[in-house]
Amino acid sequence: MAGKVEARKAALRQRLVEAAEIRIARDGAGALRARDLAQDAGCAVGAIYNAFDDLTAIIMAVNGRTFQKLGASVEASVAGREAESPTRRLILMSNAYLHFAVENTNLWRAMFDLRMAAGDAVPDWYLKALDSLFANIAQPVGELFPDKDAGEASLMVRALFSAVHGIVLLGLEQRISGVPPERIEQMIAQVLEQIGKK
Amino acid sequence: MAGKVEARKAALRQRLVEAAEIRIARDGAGALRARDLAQDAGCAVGAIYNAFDDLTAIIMAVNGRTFQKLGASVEASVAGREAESPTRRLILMSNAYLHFAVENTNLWRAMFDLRMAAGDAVPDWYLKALDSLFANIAQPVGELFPDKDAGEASLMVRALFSAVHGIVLLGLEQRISGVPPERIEQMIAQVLEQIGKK
DNA sequence: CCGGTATTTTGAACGCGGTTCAAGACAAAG
DNA sequence: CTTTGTCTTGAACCGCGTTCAAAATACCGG
Repeated sequence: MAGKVEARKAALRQRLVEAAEIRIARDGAGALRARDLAQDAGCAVGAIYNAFDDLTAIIMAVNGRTFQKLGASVEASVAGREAESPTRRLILMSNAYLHFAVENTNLWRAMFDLRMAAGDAVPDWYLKALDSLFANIAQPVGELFPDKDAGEASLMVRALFSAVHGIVLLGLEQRISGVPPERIEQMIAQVLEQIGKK
Repeated sequence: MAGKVEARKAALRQRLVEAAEIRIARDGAGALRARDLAQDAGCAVGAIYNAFDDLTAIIMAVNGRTFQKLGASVEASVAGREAESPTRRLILMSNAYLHFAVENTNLWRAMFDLRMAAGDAVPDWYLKALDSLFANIAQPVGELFPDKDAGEASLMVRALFSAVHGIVLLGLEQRISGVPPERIEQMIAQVLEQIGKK
């Protein structure tokens, strides 16, 4: 029975990631405990370290799934809406981003909370997922600013993403903005519509 | 010798905050250790808890000072420049914000990293400092959008602050934006100039 | 099917770090 | 000087990520 070990290991990895996802979604990444995780996945604490390097690696795995879902959400928000104005599409994507963050706050936060330990290599899936997210934004931006060269356009794409991210981030943190969540959409629209004007 | 106790306690508080500030600036808030702090301040670990509720309270105290300095930096960047265009003043303030974040990255991060524990009361100085920061932004925004009512203007102020914060935040995190720091100014200018257009 | 070797699983133990607390030191008042 | 209340001390407590030696299990040649 060759490969039985790999199968068990893969199954354990999956159970760990699923359990971690549930716990992070419920209590936040900061509340994730190795012993809880082991119990959820039906293994000993030590076994975790056979499947993953450390807890951070599990959080990274969860973040990968979260990023996938986020990307799909954003992409779906403009699918088949090429007829809408570029500004409108940017707003649609931003609202999708906002709603994803609202409905999956803890998972969404985990993606950004994780300080990359000692600047080691950014995982491959991360860059891929980011690129495809940026590609979605690049389309309307290209239509809005046809005169910009590739470098400027790429900078604008990143700037807009970061700006919307900032509005969502501080918006969800009541203490800073003091803005009720239902107004966040309005903030995004105000900014993006203004940017869309010639 | 009445009041000697209070004096000692106050002195200890000050030494603790100063030591914490140095350590946070050098290594980040996450690397702050009670035992190191006690050694720096020349007291026993236990004494920390006589002066402050917990380490978080010390970080909050440091954050207060950081916020003051940040506010002063931003305010100074437009002092006596009322003649400049509103857009230009927004850019000046944003660049001051960016440079403060670049030069005091760890202290600046500490202000936002600290998840407010269990949604307890936001400290008073926090709201005050935030209001005065927003007041600075409100001025050029008012000039740019004289037609907006107070509510809309206030929302725009918060939106612009959040947007710039987002650009700086992700910009300083190489892994996400993949943008070299010297381009961050350019991103801010692109966005704000676009917003300033009629 | 069996014995031997390699790998995995186990959970007790380690080390670190925030926080507490009983005991000693010290200040203020009588 | 004694008493009383407060401050200070640092060893001890506890939670938590991670390790590791022992036990269990898988794999393989005979």
